[in-house]
Amino acid sequence: MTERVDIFGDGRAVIYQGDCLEILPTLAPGSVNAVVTDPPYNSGGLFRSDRVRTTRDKYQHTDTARLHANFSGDNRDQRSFLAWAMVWLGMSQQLAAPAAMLAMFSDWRQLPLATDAVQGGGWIWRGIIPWNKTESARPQRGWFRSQCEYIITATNGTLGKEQDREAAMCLAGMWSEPIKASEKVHSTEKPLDLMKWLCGPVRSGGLILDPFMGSGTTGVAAVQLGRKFIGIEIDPGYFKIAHRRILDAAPLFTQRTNDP
Amino acid sequence: MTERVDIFGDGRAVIYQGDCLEILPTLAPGSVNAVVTDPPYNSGGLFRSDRVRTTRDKYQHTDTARLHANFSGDNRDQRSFLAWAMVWLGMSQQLAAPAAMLAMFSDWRQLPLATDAVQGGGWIWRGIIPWNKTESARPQRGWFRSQCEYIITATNGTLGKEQDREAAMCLAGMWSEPIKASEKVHSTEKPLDLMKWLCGPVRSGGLILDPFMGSGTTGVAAVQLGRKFIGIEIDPGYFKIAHRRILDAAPLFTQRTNDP
DNA sequence: TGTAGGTATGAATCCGACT
DNA sequence: AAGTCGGATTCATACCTAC
Repeated sequence: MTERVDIFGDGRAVIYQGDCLEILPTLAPGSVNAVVTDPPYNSGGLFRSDRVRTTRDKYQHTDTARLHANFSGDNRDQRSFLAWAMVWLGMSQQLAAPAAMLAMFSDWRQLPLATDAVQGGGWIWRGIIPWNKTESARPQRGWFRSQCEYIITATNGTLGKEQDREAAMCLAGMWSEPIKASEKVHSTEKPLDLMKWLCGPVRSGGLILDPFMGSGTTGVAAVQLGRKFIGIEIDPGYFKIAHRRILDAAPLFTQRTNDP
Repeated sequence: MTERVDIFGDGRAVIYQGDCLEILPTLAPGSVNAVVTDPPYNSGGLFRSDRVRTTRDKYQHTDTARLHANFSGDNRDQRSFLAWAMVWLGMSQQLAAPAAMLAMFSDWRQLPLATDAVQGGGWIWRGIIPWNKTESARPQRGWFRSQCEYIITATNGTLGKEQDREAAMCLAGMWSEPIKASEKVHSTEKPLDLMKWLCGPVRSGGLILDPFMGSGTTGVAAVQLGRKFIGIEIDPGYFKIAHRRILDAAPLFTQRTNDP
């Protein structure tokens, strides 16, 4: 029941439509240099009743014109989020090469569970990077605005030698960029610049995996940087969008090689 | 075995020298409008052998001229940190008025434990504020710099009505300010501007509690903002320093009232 | 082309109404 | 009564429209 597409015909970017829990075990162990992904947070609200609403009802104004499609898998409670995340993180770690990197998004509320899941999945947790959305985040009266999302970083084993990663440069530990609503296709889409920066430590030609591809921004970043990419997306609609966006991301001369 | 000093003689700023676990139960329940504190993080490295070293060894280069005194309480393992933090957070919550605020510092490694302790202590966790130390943090070759500390925010019950807090304004959700090592007295001292900003939601005349006063920056902020302050510090040396700094923080005309 | 002014938006949260 | 539901609200910013 899963579809597989080799976007450029040369294995540079391969995407799967289906559940990552089914697809991850079929991939080659030890082949992945980085997992860069933005899973459903299963968050929102102080109470369970705030979580059972659909993503759109939770996060968008009732009168918003630009309504995004809902996405599945965003209604787990805390225990099952932990169990589920630990499973796909463990599967991903089996695919990871030594010293491979993990970068996983979370909001403030799920951060403790997410770091538990990362470590439970066999990764070595190495830090948190805040993404500062600046004043484009919603304000809250009489309290501090929740204006950051967080990227949990980890490695498969030790950080490794320099040849395992791109140029031993020093990267900043935080990213500031507002949300640009008009450029978004997916309601939780991340800025392309941010994803490219996150892929920084992956060596040229390395393979980047995203088990929750969404509209494919990670794939666009990987292709533009000359890294290989494997993406998985459960929703057929977003799968098609990701396919198109990654195809359009390649420089013209490489696309031409497959032109008739 | 505890010392108590009423700094201005009018109850505006009262400090205790001793263990907060002994002193907190002696204070008046329901009297505190905010707990603003920076407890010992007990973080350390990835392994226990890193944790048994003292704070000075971990965080300072051996040839650093400015050697801070080691502060106590930084050698607990994770489970005992959680138990210990839950106890003083619970005691503090007993002292808190309805809708009182909690702001507690943590580093990235202790964040999950700290949020568990906050909730275990009876507070309602409401967010995380990153403090971006900018490029003053040490860079790391081939990886993302760890340049943020975090402030966990919480309330005692609901956010409450506007009269419980200062001006129903919207506050930012992040703070950027480099560390100025030359101005520091304590090795983990926080910028005064940051502490004053954190005290923003406390209404004028409200009481701010800091069970881990250190060199007393929270007290300086409270006094300068016209809030009342109770501080606790276990180390006699820092207790003296805090006493002096808070005394000097008051505007001249108020100090004169106690001059001979 | 440039500027000014109006409007839509945000990986929320609050709170009243209802079951 | 605890649980559930869904509309109202926050404001800096980006975007759109008018002149």
